[in-house]
Amino acid sequence: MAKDPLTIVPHHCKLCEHRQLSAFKNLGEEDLDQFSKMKTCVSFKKGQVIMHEGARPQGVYCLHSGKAKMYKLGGEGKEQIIRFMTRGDLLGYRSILSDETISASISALDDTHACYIPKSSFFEVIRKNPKFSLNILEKACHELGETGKIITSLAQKTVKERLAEILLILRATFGTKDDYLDISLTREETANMVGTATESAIRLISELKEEGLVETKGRKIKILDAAKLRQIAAVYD
Amino acid sequence: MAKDPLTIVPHHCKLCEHRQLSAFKNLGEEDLDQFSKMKTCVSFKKGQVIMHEGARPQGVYCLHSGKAKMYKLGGEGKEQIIRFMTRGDLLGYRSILSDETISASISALDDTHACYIPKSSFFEVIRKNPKFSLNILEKACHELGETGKIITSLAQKTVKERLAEILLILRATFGTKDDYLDISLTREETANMVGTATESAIRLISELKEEGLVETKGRKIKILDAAKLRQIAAVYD
DNA sequence: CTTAGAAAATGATATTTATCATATTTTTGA
DNA sequence: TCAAAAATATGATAAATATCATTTTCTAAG
Repeated sequence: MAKDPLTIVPHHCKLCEHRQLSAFKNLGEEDLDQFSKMKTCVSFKKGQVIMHEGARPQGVYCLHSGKAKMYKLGGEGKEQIIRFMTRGDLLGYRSILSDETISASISALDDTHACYIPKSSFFEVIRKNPKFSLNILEKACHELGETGKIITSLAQKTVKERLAEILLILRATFGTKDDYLDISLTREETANMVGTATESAIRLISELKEEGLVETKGRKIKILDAAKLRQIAAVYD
Repeated sequence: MAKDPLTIVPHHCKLCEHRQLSAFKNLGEEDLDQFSKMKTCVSFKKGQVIMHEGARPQGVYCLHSGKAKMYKLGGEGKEQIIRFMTRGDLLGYRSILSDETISASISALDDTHACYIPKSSFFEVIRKNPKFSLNILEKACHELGETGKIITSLAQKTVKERLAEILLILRATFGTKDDYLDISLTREETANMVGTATESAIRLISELKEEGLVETKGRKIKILDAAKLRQIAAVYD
């Protein structure tokens, strides 16, 4: 049974255990008060869409627990996963700050809890506190660097190289001590990250298994040889 | 012969004719004074590298005239062009704001003039004036939306669809009244945007010519049927 | 202008990847 | 717990794209 969100999401941002990971990291009491006063807690069931491509959000979500995927729908309705979001991540800030419609949907991969902060409070603090702007700028600019890498991979690497790369990215974010990936993805979702057909992703995961680089038990994936994966992915950084 | 940069790049940002296009658009006299005091004018010859992937820039450039390409080098040293920059564009802000090394090189496609603004002045105004932060946030967030589109195209569209899409993007930025693209790219560079082999790009441009959608004279490309290109690119927005 | 070097064009072929078909296994919800 | 549905796995084949080779055309330096 799911816990009452009020028991796991603190009423006040200053009590939030994920604050240091988030864009709220070095804010003063005053700003945190303002957010806390206006925020509401929201829950999403696994699979539920949190933000819809094309919509205009009236606020942002700060993810507290659970995982989410950000994806765009291509011509044939195929999902392209752009990235994953986890605790501390801010959802929807991009479209609010560029005054555009939402460019990529976000849906929950788990049962998820988040805080909703209305646009007005968000902008008020942005205008008032340069630190907050800088935090968001930092995150946006980092993301921009990551998307550049993804573009280059998609354009130049083979499917197998990209698969290896994606597994390493997942490991960096969701890897446990014993090198399991703590995220449950269907093969189709994996394919939708790599940018390939589901069957191709399946086939190549099988290959990696035969080569002893990964192990799978249903949807759980264990990384057995990250060094070799890195070599395949041709990641040198 | 190139004009003296000092005669074309004004000494003071408030006199710059491209200011409204740039992140400096709605700044007050005081901030513009500060930038103007610290900026220096720089010129780059066609082909010259303005920013090097992997470096740490000590400031940003504001492009005044000329065109530039931003690109990453893939495993085999192949360029992947991420985007083009033109007057008013700010170069290098990403790595400065995320405190990372430069993620993509930028080189001049033309003889180019720009203003160099040291990191310290840049940060000073960012900290002082939320409007400036917001302008940059707006640009970064817009870019982030664009990169999402590129990722989805690369992952899901055919080479021909992507080529058509790229031609339309070039048209939006560099199209003249009579639908020429005012940018001189080799077929290799075109291929490096589309994410394909040079020969494939050449072949598909030939196809588009046969189909009467474009016309080429050397490196000059004229768009004859944008509607049909849009149909091929399957762009519905 | 001229001309060497680079780029563009194009054919032939190889390789990679997608698609279609089908069997097997795993999930999920009643 | 169990059955239906969904997901995974894998083979066979088709389609897309890259690579290699060669000729033609363009471009830019002298």
